[in-house]
Amino acid sequence: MDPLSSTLSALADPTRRAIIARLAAGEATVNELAAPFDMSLPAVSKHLKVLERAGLISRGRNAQWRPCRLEAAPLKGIADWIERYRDFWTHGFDRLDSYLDELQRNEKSDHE
Amino acid sequence: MDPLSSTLSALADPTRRAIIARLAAGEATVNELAAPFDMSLPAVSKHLKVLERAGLISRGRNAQWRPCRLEAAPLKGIADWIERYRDFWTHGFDRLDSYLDELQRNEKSDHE
DNA sequence: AGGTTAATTAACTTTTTGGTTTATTGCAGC
DNA sequence: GCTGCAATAAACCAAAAAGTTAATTAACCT
Repeated sequence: MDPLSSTLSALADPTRRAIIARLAAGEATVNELAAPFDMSLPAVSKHLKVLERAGLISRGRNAQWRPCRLEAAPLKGIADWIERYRDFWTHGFDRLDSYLDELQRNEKSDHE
Repeated sequence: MDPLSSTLSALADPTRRAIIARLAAGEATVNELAAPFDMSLPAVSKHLKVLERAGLISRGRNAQWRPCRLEAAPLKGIADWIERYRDFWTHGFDRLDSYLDELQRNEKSDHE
């Protein structure tokens, strides 16, 4: 799966977004991350694996704990992607202008 | 499903993102949207339904055609959501600062 | 060594997703 | 009123997602 798709699908789950929000406040262990949820520990462990495979978190090892840390790059990837569409909600999407902008934009970037 | 989750999961598919990119250039019919893909028409029709249910597109009726139009609100929803994490990739994520910022932020907004 | 805690793995279930093919609806134009 | 084209609906299938419980690994502690 392409990076943007895996980032977006990782973030499409509210549990995982809550984990991300928690990690924005600093590192945390698996049990700490699992505490707020009415869900088994293996379920949270799986969510973490999804986030890790998407590159959104990384994990260290400290004795028997695996502290999780938020990683910036994939979030930036999404921010960059969505930036292309900012015109739509700022200038009340004049379609002809957008079309011309888009043509220009496509000359030097991908179409993802 | 909450709005942010359905928006993100709708966008987690490269075919659907390509459709969005195409619609940024202006309205298009289902057949026009389907043309670039090596995929049956019903498959594209389903993708459009996913986008529509997420509010990312709306559809008019013009004789036998259903022109699709890009809608701004859900995209803005994502941009707003991700904005909270901008500190992570701009100022090289000093974790203590982020933590304090986050605490402030949580006092007046949700946790999604 | 034995027990406890942190976390993952395994095996399994259910639901959702993304695609197919075939059939159906709705409109246009001769 | 047929024929043809745009689009959706129906029925089906395979694979992936999200959860469960039970078992396992790994590290610490006394």
